[in-house]
Amino acid sequence: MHGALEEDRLYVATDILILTVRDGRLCLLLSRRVDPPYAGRWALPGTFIGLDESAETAAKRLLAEMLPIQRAFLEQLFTFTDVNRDPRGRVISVAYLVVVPWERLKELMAEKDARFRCCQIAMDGNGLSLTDDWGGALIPGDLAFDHGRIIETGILRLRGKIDYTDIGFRFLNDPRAFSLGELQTVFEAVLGEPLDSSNFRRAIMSRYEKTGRLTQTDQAGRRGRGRPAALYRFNL
Amino acid sequence: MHGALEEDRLYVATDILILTVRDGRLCLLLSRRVDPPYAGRWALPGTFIGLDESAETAAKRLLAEMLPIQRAFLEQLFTFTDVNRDPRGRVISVAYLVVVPWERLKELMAEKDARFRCCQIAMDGNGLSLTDDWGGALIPGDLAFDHGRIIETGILRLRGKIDYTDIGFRFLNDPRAFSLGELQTVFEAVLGEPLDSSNFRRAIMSRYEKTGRLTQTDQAGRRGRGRPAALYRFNL
DNA sequence: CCAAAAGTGTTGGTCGTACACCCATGC
DNA sequence: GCATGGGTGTACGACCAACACTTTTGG
Repeated sequence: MHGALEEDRLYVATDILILTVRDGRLCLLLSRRVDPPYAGRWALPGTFIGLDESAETAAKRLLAEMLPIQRAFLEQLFTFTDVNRDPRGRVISVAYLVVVPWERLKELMAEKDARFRCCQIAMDGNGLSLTDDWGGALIPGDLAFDHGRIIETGILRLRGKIDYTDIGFRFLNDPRAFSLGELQTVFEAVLGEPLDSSNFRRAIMSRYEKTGRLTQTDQAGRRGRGRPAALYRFNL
Repeated sequence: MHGALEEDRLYVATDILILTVRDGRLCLLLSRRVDPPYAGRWALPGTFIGLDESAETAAKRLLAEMLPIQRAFLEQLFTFTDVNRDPRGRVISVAYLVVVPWERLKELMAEKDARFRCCQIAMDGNGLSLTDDWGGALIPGDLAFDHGRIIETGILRLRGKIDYTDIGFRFLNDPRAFSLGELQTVFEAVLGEPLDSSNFRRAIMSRYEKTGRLTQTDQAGRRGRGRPAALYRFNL
């Protein structure tokens, strides 16, 4: 489509930051680039925006091409416009933040194993760190373009919003039957720190129970060793 | 520069939302359009982004062309990309939020009176409302392009950030000598509701005094009738 | 001119809510 | 071992009350 970019033009692309929580770890979907620039390097999935689609439409189109998912959470993250962010020419990127349950993403990972990878991400005072499934560390500076910055921006946004929006529930494999322990695991993975389960339970309940969005089901889960957890249902 | 836009190209512009607090009211700088489309209608100041500048650079350039201000607060707000938002062709807009003290903005308003106007804005459950200096109501739907939506987005962002960033202090005419009453007026204008002065004082103090960013001066202000207020200094 | 009233700034207390931290109990 | 619930101390906002300092008002 854009084999060579013209010099006197400005192009607009979308990159999507697909996040999930797997085994209590915050993870991110990376795609290996096949063409230059940055051939062979890891990058966020991206696409150019067509003349007949909005940035959000383009992001949803790209997501749909990769995942058989409807109704995934998707919101605009930030627009990156540095003049030299793409060696091909002048390309700005409207980045989107996407949240997907791991059970859905797993299906994709099984198929297109070579091109995609789901990396653990962590961020503390020392900055970003990426770890693949076999414990190998990935240098954030090796990512294509300015995608390291995009990822940092996304994690900070996610952490800022998880306490006063329902974005945490979007990570749940089944919002119609989950335990508060699972939900707490999501919050801990996103925030990068352990939480007090007693306070967590009270906070979630006081925020959502009175509105009727969160209701307790009559079932109990038998997932682990200990006492079966009560299962809840959340209306997204 | 862009007398006619080509059909097969995508253009990128910047619109800036310049906010201030005047006489306890949140106000917004609007510019009257002279050329089509929307000739004669009110709009946010905007410009196209050049090939050699980032969106932020373009926004700062536009701001500098209008106001003799350095160091104004400026941050990216949102990127609006609807396909039909501009009748001339495909133009997306990276909107920026700017905060300017009224004393600075007043100087501009005195000069270029005809083209610019400083409107009071309010937003509640019924949506946005705009009022000019003589009490005339301005219909938000009469604004050019999708600028009504941009304004709403900006106010919501501002309200969300005022409690955990220093953005409120950017409205102060003189951050080196202000009373807590003045600061409270800013917060009330932004939030659109009155605050308890006792709690406000405690909250501001506990947040900033220990860090040393907010210090009490030895002066006292003599601005009004009542007891002179203690003056404070904030390090931006 | 002086005293009282009104207006604004400043400090303090109470009460309920929510969170941090710890502990007890059920399965 | 994990889920669930309770209890205590602390921090903060809503609401209220009192006091400090100045201008305005009314004799």
